[in-house]
Amino acid sequence: MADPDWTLYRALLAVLTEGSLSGAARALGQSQPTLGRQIAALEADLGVALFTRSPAGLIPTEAALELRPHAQAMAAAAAALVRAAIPDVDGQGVVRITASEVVGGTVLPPILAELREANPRLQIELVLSNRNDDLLRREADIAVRMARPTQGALYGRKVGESEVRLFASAGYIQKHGQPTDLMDRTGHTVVGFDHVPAYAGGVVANFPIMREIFDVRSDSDLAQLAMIQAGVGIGGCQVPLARRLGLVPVLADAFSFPMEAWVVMHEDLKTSRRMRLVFDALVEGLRVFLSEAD
Amino acid sequence: MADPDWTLYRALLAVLTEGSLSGAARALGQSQPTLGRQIAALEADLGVALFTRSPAGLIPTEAALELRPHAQAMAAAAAALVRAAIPDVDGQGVVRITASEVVGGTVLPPILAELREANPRLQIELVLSNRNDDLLRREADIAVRMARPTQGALYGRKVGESEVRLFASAGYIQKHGQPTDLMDRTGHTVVGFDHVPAYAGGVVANFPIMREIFDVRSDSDLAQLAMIQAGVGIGGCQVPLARRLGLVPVLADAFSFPMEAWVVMHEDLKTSRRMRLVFDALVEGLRVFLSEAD
DNA sequence: GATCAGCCATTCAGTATTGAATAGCAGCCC
DNA sequence: GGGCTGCTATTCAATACTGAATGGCTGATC
Repeated sequence: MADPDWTLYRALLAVLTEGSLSGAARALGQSQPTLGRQIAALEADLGVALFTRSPAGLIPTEAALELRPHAQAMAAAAAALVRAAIPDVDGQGVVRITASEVVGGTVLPPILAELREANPRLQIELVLSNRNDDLLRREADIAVRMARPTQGALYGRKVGESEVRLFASAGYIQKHGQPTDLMDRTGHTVVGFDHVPAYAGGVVANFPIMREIFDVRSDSDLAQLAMIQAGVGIGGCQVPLARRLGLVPVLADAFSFPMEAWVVMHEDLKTSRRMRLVFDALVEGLRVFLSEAD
Repeated sequence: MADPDWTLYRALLAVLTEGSLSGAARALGQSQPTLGRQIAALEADLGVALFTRSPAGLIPTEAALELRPHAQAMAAAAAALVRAAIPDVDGQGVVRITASEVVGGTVLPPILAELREANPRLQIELVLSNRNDDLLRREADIAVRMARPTQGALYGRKVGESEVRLFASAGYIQKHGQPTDLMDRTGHTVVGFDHVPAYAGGVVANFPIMREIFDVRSDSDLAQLAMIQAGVGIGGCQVPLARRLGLVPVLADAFSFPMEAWVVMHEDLKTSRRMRLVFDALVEGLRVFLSEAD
């Protein structure tokens, strides 16, 4: 009924994540009775029961679980606000970057190393996630992603193109040999997605990319790559990365999936010096990395 | 330094939008001294000056303006949370829809009329905006848009395809006649974008869509349509809509720009009954509308 | 089965926050 | 220039909120 004080949302999120009033109180640096009262107040304001009390803690109702993502969105925005409030003097402050697990784990570290070397007072937070919506959820300031940004509020720069082709480890090829045909996979193992993401869907070289064609499936690109490296099977990998890792091309010309590499940030952040600094460093570093493929 | 209480963010946003402590206090149902203290506390916590006090009100510093979008994101999430907290019994509650100005102003009203007729206790909020990121900013629950959703957290359903072709009013054609060639526009006026959005960019039928080719420019699709209707010039319009409005096709087969129509919502909201209700009604209504073109 | 750890609800004193009232200031209109 | 309006800063009493302490409860552990 009455719109609740924002503090109450924070309390709700803390209780949901900690699982108890006491835990939430510890996390927020407050007392357990306070949290209890705040949750009660929120329930009264919204007119909905949020938790069923139990001696082991609070069990969230279905209603509370539905509210959770919204409270998390608030928390993400609050964190972004605090980051944005850091005075923007040269090469100082916090910048939060998101990238896929593979890119963040392989390509970015050397780029960030150089950046930190040049700007020791710059703090970097790296969020590895395969969700493409981190920026708009304000869970990061800058994103490295493999798709053109479609949202108007985002400012992006294309840093190059990168083909995904098929690769396997040298050991795997030694054991199983090169497959002769893309369609005939007998005797071979193909590593791929559990849930095929939208950007990867479709038909490539008469090869319908769908769940069923994969013999070993994971939605983590990191896990996929690790399995390819370990000789589990054949899988897709970006060419420059495969080259760096010493993987062996499979059916070299039969399969190619082009991707665009982008560095993206909020329009809001364009004016910030440190954001620009990191943005430009990422653009430059990725350009170099992608051009190594030639 | 210390991370501020969320109430302070709310105070910040209120002062930014109202322009004064007193105004913000009225808006929030609090007193002016309270708001003054909260802003002071926020400045102390963040270590940044947010406003310069003046007898006419508070003038935000550059820092405060940079924080504003984040605070707005929090407010949007809070509003979405409150909406989500409304008990989800059949055909009751609030649903917030976003669409472009033209679609929201022409296509949706009859659909929503029927929906309301069938569910009198359902409340509809319609946000007309040409920003494509409303959903992720949680400024709306359901979006009608002309592009495939690319973000993972969104659930979308394609309701059909709609071609954009060139049209003009009957009066305009009477005065200026039909142009004979797409490239030769002498004696004709072309209505289009000021800032060409990403989805409309590119080359269509050897026709590079860019700012310079337009003689009358607006970023509001509503204004564009109004100008076409008023006989200002030739412009792009979706075929079924143009048909409904009685516009005259121009260079009928020379120019065609295909668009997909989608209804999109958050994955989170899929389980909500009233969201489903509105979602399905929009899908059905738009399907009918788009099929009228055949 | 007794002990212990962890949790929530309640009480009560202390504190921190709030708001009404007031003073002071700048700009606008007659 | 006088009167008016709207704004901020400050004071002070009243209120609301907080947290330490306590009791009661359940479930795990030995």
